[in-house]
Amino acid sequence: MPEEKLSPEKQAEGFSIAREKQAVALMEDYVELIAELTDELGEARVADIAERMGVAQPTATKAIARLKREGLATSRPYRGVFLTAEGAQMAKFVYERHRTLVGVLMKIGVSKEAAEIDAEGIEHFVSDEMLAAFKKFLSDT
Amino acid sequence: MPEEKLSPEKQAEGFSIAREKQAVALMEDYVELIAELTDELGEARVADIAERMGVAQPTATKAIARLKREGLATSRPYRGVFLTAEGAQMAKFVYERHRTLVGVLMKIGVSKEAAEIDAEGIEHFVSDEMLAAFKKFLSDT
DNA sequence: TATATTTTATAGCACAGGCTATAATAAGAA
DNA sequence: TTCTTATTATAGCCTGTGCTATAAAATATA
Repeated sequence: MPEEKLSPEKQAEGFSIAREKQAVALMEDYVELIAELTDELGEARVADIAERMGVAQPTATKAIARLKREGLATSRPYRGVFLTAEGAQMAKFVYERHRTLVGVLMKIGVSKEAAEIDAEGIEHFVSDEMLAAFKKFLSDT
Repeated sequence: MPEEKLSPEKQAEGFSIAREKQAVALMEDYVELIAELTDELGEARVADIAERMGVAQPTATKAIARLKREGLATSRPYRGVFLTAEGAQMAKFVYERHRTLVGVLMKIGVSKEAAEIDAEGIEHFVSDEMLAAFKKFLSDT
């Protein structure tokens, strides 16, 4: 049963979509992490963000600048980072999507540890339809 | 049932892994596409590669240069692009991983069309363990 | 309060992937 | 064979993400 081929345009569009999603993937990771740190420690500091992202501190500072530019976070010099309403909403969505993915992966037989890491990688590329199907799969089983 | 938190190091490692995988993701896409074109048309030409990737021709040329640099493909000026043994092996692996993913997604309730696009996005971030679990899920069901 | 330490910001560099414009070559037509 | 057309290569630019080294500000300590 060979899958029928997509048209060149469709195929190109798929790659384009994937590229665009990559652009927001990092922002989602930072937003999610800021929410996490705020929750755990009461505030999200640049140093902690950098440590948990596994990047150098200036890299985190630069990413935060971009978050601010895009209206997802705020911060004043030498103070912690805070999510805007929009950023918080994104964090909530990302968190729930992550939990859904981990749930399905574990149900399929992936260990919790691997599921967490895999979900981290793939979560940014999940379509609404796939997410809906995964939620249904979780609640139906 | 709150998931226990990963240590900062583990979490950072997860992000690092995701970043590294992103670096090979594009190469995988190109390799897969070259195999596809060779199969369909007998050869993979730069113009066709660019069209199907949805990028400008010089972008494809540059990507191909990188494939050559990494020993995945060969080409002579103004001729088609060919995979090396290593490149062909990668193409085969990527193809099978893609089919596995699409199979599982469809089994979970995602439409074929969405499954193809979603698989394209997430396939590069799938761990060996997740892939093995997906294969088992497919054959057990 | 003055000084030391920690934290954040800035400067400057590299690489990858995207683009447009243009040159060079190959392939097809006159 | 010569000329036109299609294809590929090259040049040069922008943006994003990463880095190290260093400056500046805030915090902690003497």
